[in-house]
Amino acid sequence: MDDEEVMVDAAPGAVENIPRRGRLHTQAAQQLRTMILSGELPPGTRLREVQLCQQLGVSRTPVREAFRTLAAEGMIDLLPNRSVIVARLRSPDIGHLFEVVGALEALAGELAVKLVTSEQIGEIAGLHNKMLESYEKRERAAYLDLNHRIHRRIVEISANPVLISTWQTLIPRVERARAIANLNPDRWVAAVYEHSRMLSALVSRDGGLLSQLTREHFMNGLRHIPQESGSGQGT
Amino acid sequence: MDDEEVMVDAAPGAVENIPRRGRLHTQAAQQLRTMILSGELPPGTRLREVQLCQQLGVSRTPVREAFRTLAAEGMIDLLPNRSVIVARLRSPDIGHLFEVVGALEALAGELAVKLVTSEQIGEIAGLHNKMLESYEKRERAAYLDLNHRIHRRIVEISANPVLISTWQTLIPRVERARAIANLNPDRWVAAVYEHSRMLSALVSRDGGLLSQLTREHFMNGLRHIPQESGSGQGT
DNA sequence: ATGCCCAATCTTGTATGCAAGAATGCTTCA
DNA sequence: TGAAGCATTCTTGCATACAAGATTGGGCAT
Repeated sequence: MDDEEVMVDAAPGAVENIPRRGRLHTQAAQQLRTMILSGELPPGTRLREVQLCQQLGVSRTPVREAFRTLAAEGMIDLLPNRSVIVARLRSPDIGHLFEVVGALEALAGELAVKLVTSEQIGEIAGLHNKMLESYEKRERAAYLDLNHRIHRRIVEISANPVLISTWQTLIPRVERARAIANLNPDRWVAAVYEHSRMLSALVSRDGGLLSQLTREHFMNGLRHIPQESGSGQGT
Repeated sequence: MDDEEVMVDAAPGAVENIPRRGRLHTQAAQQLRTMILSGELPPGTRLREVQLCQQLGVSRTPVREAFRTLAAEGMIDLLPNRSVIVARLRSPDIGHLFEVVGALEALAGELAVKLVTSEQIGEIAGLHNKMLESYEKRERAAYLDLNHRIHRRIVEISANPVLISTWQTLIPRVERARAIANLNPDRWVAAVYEHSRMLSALVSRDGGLLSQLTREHFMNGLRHIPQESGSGQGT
């Protein structure tokens, strides 16, 4: 045969440094996830298999398997015999998402207070204080990162693997929504206050209160998500 | 820009009888799910691709894609370069599962009472009465089926697509646990009573009460799951 | 006899070829 | 001129061939 493209193991130019070329479909899924979260592939984008193959330097098989993984995460929509499209993030969906994640984190709070150690409370309090500092300096990115880490830590402490994996599946979309949403000053200060109350509930190990505050925290946050998200001719 | 309507995938369960029911991988996934739920493939079973291909009459490609779907549902475990195995149903995991699904259905109840129509209440009441009949006749399979349909109907009425899809992802494992669990007479009558109370709460549109009853319903059911279900003697 | 190493075989991972269904554009008729 | 039917082309779905990693059994050395 002629000198077609030799082999793919030599890096077509993307991130190919990994000596251990672990499953290509896992790698493809991760790259796609990153591209979607970064906004490189906006919602509604049609993903054609062959195009992505060339872009990622792999064949159609791993790409197709990555599609299944991403579809299970709700990142993309699989249409019967048609193209795959990046899931749209319509504002009603954000509300639905917040309701579900709020319920999950409320459960996490209930479970966590039964298991949390003093060290872990100290750790979360530390994150909380750093978050307050970020708020004082109005460092939005750092604030959001610490915010995320606090929420994640509580979910992890719940020690419920089903809860953790379900939460992890949904949370990229929440982060995506947060990245879009403008944090207006009124909401920001309210969120900080709510977090302080949640920390108090955790310290006093009041699961019912923490659960209720968590749920309210999400519902309050929801009211401040801008109603945009354009292009939605939604239902 | 293209403003094409986003049509959600036309349902895995819409048309089942016609021989050409679309995608082979969907069909393969459904068959595998049934085989696992029925106990034909007990937990820990190694699934070799080629063997399943011959058994299902398809090639390896749709089988591999079905594997991804089932893995996302937690029905099977994908090991790196080794065989796929049917997920073991450890009893702690069942507890974790019930906690999460209980929280989700509690949320569904809260949302449903705000939206449910009189016709839908009548429909659920009808299912409930048929379930009572099945209980009177001790028709276990019919009872479980109606039970499942009632729960599913409430989740659907919540009209939260994120909640619905998350619930659908988790529920096969719940059904599997229910299929394994022996429904002992004491638990059975208690479950029927709990369902009656839940129906009353729905009729009176008391979301808080329905939510609480739903959660308790799951926690009570959990206590009667046999504490062993590993690689046991099966039926 | 036992433990280690190597090779044969099995199984999974990937690529590609082929067929069926869908979208699109063109032609034709009213 | 507009709409409908048809054909071309594109894209997905499926099957199979090939390659790489893993497991296991046997042989050899200590």
